[in-house]
Amino acid sequence: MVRFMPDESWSPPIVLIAVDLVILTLRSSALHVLLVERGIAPYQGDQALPGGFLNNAAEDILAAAHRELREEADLDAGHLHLEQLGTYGAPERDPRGRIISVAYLAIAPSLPEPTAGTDAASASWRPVDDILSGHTKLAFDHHQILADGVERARTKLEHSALGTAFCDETFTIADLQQVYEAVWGVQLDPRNFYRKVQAVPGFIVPAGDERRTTKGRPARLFRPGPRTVLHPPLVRPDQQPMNLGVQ
Amino acid sequence: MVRFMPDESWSPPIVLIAVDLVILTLRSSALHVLLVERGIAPYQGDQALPGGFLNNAAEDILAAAHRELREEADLDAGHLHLEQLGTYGAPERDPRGRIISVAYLAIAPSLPEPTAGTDAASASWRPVDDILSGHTKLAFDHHQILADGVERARTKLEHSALGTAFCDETFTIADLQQVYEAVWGVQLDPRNFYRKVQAVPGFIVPAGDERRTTKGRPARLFRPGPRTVLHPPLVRPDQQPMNLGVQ
DNA sequence: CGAATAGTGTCTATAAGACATTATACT
DNA sequence: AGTATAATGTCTTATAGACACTATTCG
Repeated sequence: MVRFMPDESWSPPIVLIAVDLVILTLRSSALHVLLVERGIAPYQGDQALPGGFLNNAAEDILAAAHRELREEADLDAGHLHLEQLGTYGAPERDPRGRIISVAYLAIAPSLPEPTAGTDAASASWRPVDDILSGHTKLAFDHHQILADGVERARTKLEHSALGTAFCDETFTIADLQQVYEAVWGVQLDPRNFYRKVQAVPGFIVPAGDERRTTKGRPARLFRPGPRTVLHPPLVRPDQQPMNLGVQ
Repeated sequence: MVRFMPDESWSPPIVLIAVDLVILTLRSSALHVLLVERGIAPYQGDQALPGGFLNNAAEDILAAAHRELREEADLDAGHLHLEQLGTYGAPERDPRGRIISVAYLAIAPSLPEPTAGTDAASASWRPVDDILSGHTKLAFDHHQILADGVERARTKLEHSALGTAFCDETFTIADLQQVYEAVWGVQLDPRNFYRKVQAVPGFIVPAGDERRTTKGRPARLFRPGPRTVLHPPLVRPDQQPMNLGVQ
């Protein structure tokens, strides 16, 4: 039921809305992204981000993202961090016509291989480094979307409590450090990390005096605190001066 | 020419794509946004962000944003900073039907009142504070879009050279300081600001040894430097701890 | 000269990074 | 005891903010 028309002779362009998901997680200390193999043309057989079309004109976009999260990734959408990443709408990005995609960034704690027998049967976790370095080509403009998603995650680690979204419900400070090291791709000093993380009020709170069994001294467990914005931020060390223009 | 269909019985929802612009500038040391008065329903007579529909299925979204910038704001789109802010697509955001809007953030140097006799005749610069404090209601979800745009500008001032986009081609350090004070809504120490700005390599470069005439000592003029990412960042002072949860 | 604005210097509290030390578990 | 990991402490250097001072124009 669309009616409007500033100019009656003008007819609205037909555009389809899609949703694409950059689902990041940590597996064996490396950043991974969930990819699916495309079953139909175009780009049949290629790897692509999970996603799909808006179901109907009444479906909310964020709701569509959650739905795809369930359908394609078989992930419980309930307590997953999900945020809008950007909209990708270059006219030629999809050979089937004008398809504008709203991309979302999702962060998940460590998870097993996607279960077969669901829509996600063709899905698999892939190391982000392999994709971004060009070893695997992605369909459409998904390489760009993934790069933007990873960059967003990197900067959000500095200023928000996003890091805890990679962890389980309770976690040690060493667990959290692994998240930062994997996403940032750097090594951090455990002592200084410990101190800085604790210095941010409300970032993480002790989860009772419980502890975990390993080889050495047990570690205290924490859970995410009430603050989502970090003060002070955890600054990423030595962001290499990348794009200096002409000198 | 849209053909695809994983399921032939399914028909794509009809969705219209719009573009909305948050155009910020500095006028008499206060942050202003460009608003237009709506001439037709819905929200006829209300203030709204400039914007419009995608012209045709072949038009790039960013190109549409530039076109609206010209048509509705009568601004030379050439050398204006323009970046995607987000996509707003709640099903009920527009009573005419399902209209998904891609919002862009534009930063302009100080400009005179919009010229009459153009599409922008109904346009005017309004102080951002007046709008955000609720004194003026905006059409649709434009209040939210504006709030997001201002927040984006605030954080981008810290980490990017966006501040220079508010200034003319050459500017003094005091000019730049006014930008930061207006956008952040704080007072800054001129001496420390001077030192910190100069400490960021490639942020601003001297524009010859030219100077400007005022009452006191002439000020050196600068122009934007080659760097767009600031190292180190200009940290915003005392970001009030806003959302601390329960203690 | 005095007023006004631009630019520089200095001091101090705080934070960041390197690294030593102590604590608590397991075998 | 020996080893492994967790947690805390110390030192040095860099940075942020407060503020005094010098410099250059105009009337």
